[in-house]
Amino acid sequence: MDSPVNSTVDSTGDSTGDVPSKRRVPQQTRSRGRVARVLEATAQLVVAGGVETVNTRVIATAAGIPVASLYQYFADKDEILLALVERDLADVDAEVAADLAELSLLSVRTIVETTMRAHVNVYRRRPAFVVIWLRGRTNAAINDFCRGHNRLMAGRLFELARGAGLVADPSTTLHAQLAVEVADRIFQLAFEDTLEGHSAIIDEGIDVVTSYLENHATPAGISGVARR
Amino acid sequence: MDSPVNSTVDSTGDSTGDVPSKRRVPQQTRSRGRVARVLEATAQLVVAGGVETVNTRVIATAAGIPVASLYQYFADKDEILLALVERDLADVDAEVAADLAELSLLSVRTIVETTMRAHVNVYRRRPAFVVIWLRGRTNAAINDFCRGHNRLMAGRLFELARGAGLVADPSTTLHAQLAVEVADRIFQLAFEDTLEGHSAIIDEGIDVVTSYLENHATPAGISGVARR
Amino acid sequence: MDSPVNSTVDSTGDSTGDVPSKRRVPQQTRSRGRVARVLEATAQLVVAGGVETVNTRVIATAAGIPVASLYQYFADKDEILLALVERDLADVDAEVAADLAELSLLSVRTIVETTMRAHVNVYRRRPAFVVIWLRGRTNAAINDFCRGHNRLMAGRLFELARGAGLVADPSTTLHAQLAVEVADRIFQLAFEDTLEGHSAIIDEGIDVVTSYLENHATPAGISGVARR
Amino acid sequence: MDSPVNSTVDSTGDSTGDVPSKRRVPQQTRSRGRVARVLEATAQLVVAGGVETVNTRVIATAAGIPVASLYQYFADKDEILLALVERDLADVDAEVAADLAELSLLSVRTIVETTMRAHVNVYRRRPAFVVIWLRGRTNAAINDFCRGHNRLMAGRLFELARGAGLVADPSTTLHAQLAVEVADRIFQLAFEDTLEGHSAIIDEGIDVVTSYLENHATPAGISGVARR
DNA sequence: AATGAATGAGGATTCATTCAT
DNA sequence: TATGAATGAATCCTCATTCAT
Repeated sequence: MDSPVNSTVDSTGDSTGDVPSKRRVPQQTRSRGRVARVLEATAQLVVAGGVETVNTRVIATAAGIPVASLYQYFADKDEILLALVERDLADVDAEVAADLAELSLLSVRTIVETTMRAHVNVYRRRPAFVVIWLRGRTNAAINDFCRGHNRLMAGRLFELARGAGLVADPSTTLHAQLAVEVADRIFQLAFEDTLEGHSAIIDEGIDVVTSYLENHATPAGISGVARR
Repeated sequence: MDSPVNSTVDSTGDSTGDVPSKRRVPQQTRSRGRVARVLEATAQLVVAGGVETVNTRVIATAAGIPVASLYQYFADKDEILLALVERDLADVDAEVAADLAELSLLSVRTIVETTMRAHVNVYRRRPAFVVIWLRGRTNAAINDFCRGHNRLMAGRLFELARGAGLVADPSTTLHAQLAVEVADRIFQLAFEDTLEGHSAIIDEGIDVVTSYLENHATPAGISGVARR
Repeated sequence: MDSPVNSTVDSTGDSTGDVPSKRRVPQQTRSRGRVARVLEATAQLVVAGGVETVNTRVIATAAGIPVASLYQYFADKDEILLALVERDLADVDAEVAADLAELSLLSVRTIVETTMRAHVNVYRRRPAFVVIWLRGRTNAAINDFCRGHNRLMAGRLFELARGAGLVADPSTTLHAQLAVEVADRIFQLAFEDTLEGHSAIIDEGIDVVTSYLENHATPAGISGVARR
Repeated sequence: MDSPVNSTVDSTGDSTGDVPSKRRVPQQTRSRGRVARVLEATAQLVVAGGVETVNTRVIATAAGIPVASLYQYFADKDEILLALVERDLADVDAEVAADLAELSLLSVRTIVETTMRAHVNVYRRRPAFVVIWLRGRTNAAINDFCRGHNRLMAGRLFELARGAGLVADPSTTLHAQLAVEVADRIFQLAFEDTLEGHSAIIDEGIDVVTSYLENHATPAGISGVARR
């Protein structure tokens, strides 16, 4: 994973899927399995009934642990969903990084397409994230986290493109920012009524983002440059 | 208001802001003022504290009526926010229609810019809508309604553009659909932390949408045609 | 109707089915139809959904009149059900009186059987009464009224039997009282899960009551005496 | 308690009065005292004001616990009254079983009298049950439970009598069923306006039931057989 | 570390009834 | 007489979170 796009949002987060977050997180050496079980149970519940149906009792029951024990691994209820989102976004990061690393021709279009398709791949693998972020309207923490992730993603991609000489001079990260947010909305539409994502919308969405960013690209950004 | 873009989403909605909606809402003939007062009070509360802070008690208190009376005008709590959204979207419709009606040069860009700026104008006038729709995470009914409104808006604008010969042949409403949703997300970003809306984001957003739609435009769509 | 058993419980009640009750009952000359309509609507609702599903709104809607108008004809909600019960018990009285009047052989058994079958006949015609009295557990007023009716019924039948020389000397109305209440419970059982009433239970119930009362009968009470 | 009549309706019910019932009632191991306190408080309230006066707030206050805690021990409000009824009926079962066990002469009359007097004894000890079941008009669950109890009681007594050779051949449990229901109504009358129960009515009621059942008895059923 | 037990805080809705017109 | 409009009063239940053990 030596791709230029690989730092995760939360440096404390690793991709084992067992790490919740923030304060008051005790020894988790022993309870790895339980945290993962909680996350998995939550994911299933979310997919089955939407974010509004999950509550501590339901989660604990599904995970097979007492409600009170949830608070051993998570500071509060919101953190559970947040941990799930963090886990899945780490997956997104990994997939994006890996797929971009394989690109031989760097151009605005190839980067956009690769990145967006990488997202779609993960979303199909992680339906809970789709339900939480793309459909559900949940808590502020998740909103902040995902927005922050969008910003990081935009920054990374911008650097990648600029480093490759694809970006016309007066461009700023605001453009990348907007592009990422727009893509996010495209995904929202594409996954609105199916966990598979409508291909037509995704394809068209790639055009939306590409055509916008090409306005800010160098000629090389449009025709592409060979990697390395 | 003789613009081709002027039908409201819900034909029962007028812009007096006095008409709630749907089932089992008996009287509204006599109590005009009270319904408006409830809506106004709710709007203020929403702006002051966000959607999650409004509840029946708070609304009733702010409106100066008993909680039970709310149920004379609205079937349930969700309908109150929905009525607010309907009222404000009717306002959006009116503004968009009026502004488009004044356009002398029709082009993809002028239509996009006029429409988006009309939205911004209303949003500045109706901060509650911004909080509910662009920020808040509310109920399914509102989501459905706003989504439906987006769809209607897309359809109307598409017809306007096509009627003026701006749209290249193979284009469909899907393109308009995406454009509207993208614009919606732009607004979300622009109003994320200010009720005024960041001008830079809005300006850039107009470019995003325009540059995408111009891909599907006729030459006239880009250069523009004189009205009528 | 010159039968010995014919006085109704409430002397103000006639059998047109249009007369509600008690205080604050204004001119009903004009609104005959509406009172009857309310009663009929209530009866249907009760049969359809049980006593607990009827409320003023539902009744008024079903009757096609405003809720407030109910209070023109009935002092309160309970009075509506009570009026229904009164109407149906008047029907019971009439049927019992008529059927007893046709009896040519008076004996404990013929009186019991005739009376109980008369009840069953009316119950089948008046399912609302079955639901209200035999199944539903409603308000105190209805309870009092029906109990009072039972008492009157017991008194009347006792007099009839004693007048015909069927009753052994030390018997009192307590015995008749018990007999009537027991019969009432039999009906409750018989109509518990069908508005037709289980014939087997009714037949057996006639035996229960008869065999008890024959303990207190004269020989003539058992063998019977010719009428008049 | 080796009488043939001793199984309780609900096998989970014991007579400590500490075991509520059914779904989602998590803990009761530790909080014995509180459940009993709730039941006791409810009983007092019921006796003092009738079933319709009890609500969660009143119960909780009387029991000295928060309303929310009620939902630790009972799934909903109805379950509280149901638990009370279950407790008291378990008491009835015990008393009936014990008293029947002491009978040296088994006959229709001794069984009926013993059983009915056992009921009366418990009812005097458990006035809340009288108010709930004999007077009150409560919820469907209680109705079902008590009806079911009547059926069980009838079945048990029928077996006892038949085992002792008291029952004439073509008799079925329907007869026992009716007898029990009739007795139930007698109790209703006897306790209608006093928590002591009118002796005259009870005595007469025993005659009602006995005289009916003796119609279906063997000669031994009438004269009696020595126990064992 | 784990959890049974407890609870504060909150929130939505129903409904019979009244009264001015 | 009729009724649209208004409301006082009441009630059940959920849920995240804490804490003693």
